[in-house]
Amino acid sequence: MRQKDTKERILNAAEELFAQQGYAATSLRAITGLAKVNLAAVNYHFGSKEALLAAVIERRLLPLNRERSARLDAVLDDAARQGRRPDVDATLRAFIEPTLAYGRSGPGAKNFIVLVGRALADPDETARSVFIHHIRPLVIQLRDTLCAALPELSPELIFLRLHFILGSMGHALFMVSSCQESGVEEAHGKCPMFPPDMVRDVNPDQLGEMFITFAINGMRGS
Amino acid sequence: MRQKDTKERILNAAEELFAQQGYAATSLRAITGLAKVNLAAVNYHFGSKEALLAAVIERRLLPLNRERSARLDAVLDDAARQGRRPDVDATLRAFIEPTLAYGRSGPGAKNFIVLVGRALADPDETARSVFIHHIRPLVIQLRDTLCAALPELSPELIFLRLHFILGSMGHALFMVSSCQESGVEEAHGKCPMFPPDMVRDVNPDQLGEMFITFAINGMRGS
DNA sequence: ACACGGATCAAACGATCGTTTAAATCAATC
DNA sequence: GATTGATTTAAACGATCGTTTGATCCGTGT
Repeated sequence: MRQKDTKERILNAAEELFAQQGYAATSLRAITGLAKVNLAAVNYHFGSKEALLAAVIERRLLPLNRERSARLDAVLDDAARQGRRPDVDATLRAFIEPTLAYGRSGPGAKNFIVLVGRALADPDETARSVFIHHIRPLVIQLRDTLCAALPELSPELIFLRLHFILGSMGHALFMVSSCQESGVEEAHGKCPMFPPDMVRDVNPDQLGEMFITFAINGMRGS
Repeated sequence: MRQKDTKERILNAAEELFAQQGYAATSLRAITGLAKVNLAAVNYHFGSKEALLAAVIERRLLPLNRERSARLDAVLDDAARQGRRPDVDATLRAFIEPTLAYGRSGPGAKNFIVLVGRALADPDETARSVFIHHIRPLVIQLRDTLCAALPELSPELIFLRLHFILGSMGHALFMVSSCQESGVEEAHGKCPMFPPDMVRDVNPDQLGEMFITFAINGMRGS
């Protein structure tokens, strides 16, 4: 093989452009141009544009989901070993914290997290279904753990509130990555509902903590 | 004029398809085919595809925003007349309730609400900026009212929590319209994270109330 | 009856899309 | 060093995109 990293170069470029422009609006020519590979390399290595999207998602989502699933298992085990119910705080943190941390594990991972944040609302049927197919078992596991943590709430209410959290999490992930990594004026262009003087002052750690607090309060209810 | 409702037929068809497939993935030929008008009618009456999107958004968003703004004004006025601070519940309801109610004012309005729900996360720069341009003043007004209602919280925290709420609201609006109006199996196809037996049991009014409760709890914080 | 002008129409424009083809190129094998 | 198989390359495919054109239709005012 002439360049053994062709597949990875394509994956990285596709990840970045899919996150920035969405699946439908990103052309293979833009991807191969950024990756500095031949146009036909995408279909040679991945088969199709849709399969490339699946590869982009799977490369990072499978390890991330393994970590989140393991942390959810640990929450259940700790609770069982101590003869109590799992608590909401630990359960939601097991799901949210690895996601936020993953975005800081590298510049490519940051792009991926934006992609994840938008996936649930992506207008493109293909992009959404590929993502949901991989995230569904984890959401079921998260729902079951939350039901064990909050037996006084109906499973239907818990599931709805979980969806509200997922929606705000997608938006939060989008905000973090699109408003942090660029300069103030550029961030204000991407996210113009922020007052310009605020974009600079938020750091990802604070935002993550604030979101977890928000999610816990929304899930516990009143 | 041969058919004086050509513009409205185009607007309705565009509204439906933009909501279902997103802006980038919807072709003018699909729109004019659904509207049963000539392809060139779009550019003749609106000028461009982007101007058509703006017209679709403005047709319904301007009246909706006027109503939401008036209700926010009323919340502030009532509080001032009674010499107290506005309360969080009334403030958030002034923003959320007209939005949910608007989706039930007609079949076209329902499509529009899906469009609004996705607009904040739409990967297409054009669609997002057109929407944000119209919603921005209202979000500022909503933030200011919330700051008056919660002086013990910092404006930055309030604004972040407001964004979390907007994110979950977009997702909630998407769920309501895409999971309700169709049959169980079709809804499960569009929103496959729902257990099939749950899709049928949620009605829009309950979901609206549950979302408002979620938003209030998330905003008040602990 | 006639001309004017807004509205609709079929047809084509150039551009770009995802995909395919076939030749060229390289690394590894015998 | 020739051969084989995997990889890269330039070029083209048919399809679809948003937009434009110029002819045609038809209600309206004189």
